[in-house]
Amino acid sequence: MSASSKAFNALGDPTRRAIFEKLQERPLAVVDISAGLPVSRPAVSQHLKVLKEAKLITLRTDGNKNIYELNREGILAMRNYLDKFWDDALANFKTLAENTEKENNTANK
Amino acid sequence: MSASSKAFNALGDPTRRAIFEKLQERPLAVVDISAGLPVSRPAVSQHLKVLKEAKLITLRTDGNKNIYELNREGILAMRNYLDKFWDDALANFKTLAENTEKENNTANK
DNA sequence: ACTTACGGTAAGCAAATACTTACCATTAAT
DNA sequence: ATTAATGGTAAGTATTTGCTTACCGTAAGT
Repeated sequence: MSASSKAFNALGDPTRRAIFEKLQERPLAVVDISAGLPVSRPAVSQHLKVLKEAKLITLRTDGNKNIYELNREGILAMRNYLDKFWDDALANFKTLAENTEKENNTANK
Repeated sequence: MSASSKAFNALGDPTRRAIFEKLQERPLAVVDISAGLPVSRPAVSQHLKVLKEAKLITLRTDGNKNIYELNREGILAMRNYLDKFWDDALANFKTLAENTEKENNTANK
C-alpha cells in the first residue's frame, strides 16, 4: 500500500477527518482531541493510529501527554499524487487524441 | 457533505482507486473497466456511481455503452482542500507561536 | 505512598459497506 | 425478428471497520 493510498484511506472516514481538522488549529493531546467528538477516547486512539501510519500526523510525548500534530509529509504525498495524476491524465488524453487523428487521416486516404 | 468529503470518501476504497486509476489511461466503457478487476460487473457499477457522485468521473453515453471519464472538478476540489488546509495550518501555527512568545515575555517581566 | 489523569491495546459487538446473484431495459448485431 | 452485448438496480449476504467496555502501564499531583 503506497503512502498516498494509506492517506486516502485514512481521510475516507468522517471521524478521522474531524480529528485531522481539529489538529489544523494546533497540536493537541489525546484528551483534547477527544473532547467534543461523539466517540469514546479509545476510538480516538485507534483513529490516531491510522492517521499516524498514513503519515498525516506525528506523535510527540510530553510527560504523560501524547501530543499529536499535523505531518506535512502525508499531506504533500496526497497533493503530489493528485497533481501528477491529473498531469498524466492530460498527457494520456493528448496522445490518445493524436492517435485517433492519425487513424482518421489514414482511413480517409 | 462537502465536495471534497465525498471525494475523500470515494477514494478511500481500494477498488474505487483502481477504477479511478484505470480511467487515467483513457475514457472507458463499463465492461472495459470491469475487465481485470477482481469484482463482478455490478460491483463496478456501484463503485462508478459513488465516484460520479463525488464528481471524480463523468458519464457519457455512446449507443449501448456508458463511457466513464475523469472529472477535473472533484480532483481539483481535493487539491484545493489540501492546499488551503496546509496554508491555514501554517497560519494557525504562526500566530500560535507568536502568542506563546508574548506570554513568555510578559511572564519574564 | 496513594490517587488521579493520561492514553494505548484487546476482545467482542454493532453498524456500515462491499459484494454476489438475479433481474430488467436498451441498443447492436445477425 | 431473434439473439448478443451492455449495464443499471434490487435484495440479500458477507466482510470490514468503527465503536464500546475492560484492562493495564506510566506520569503527575497531593
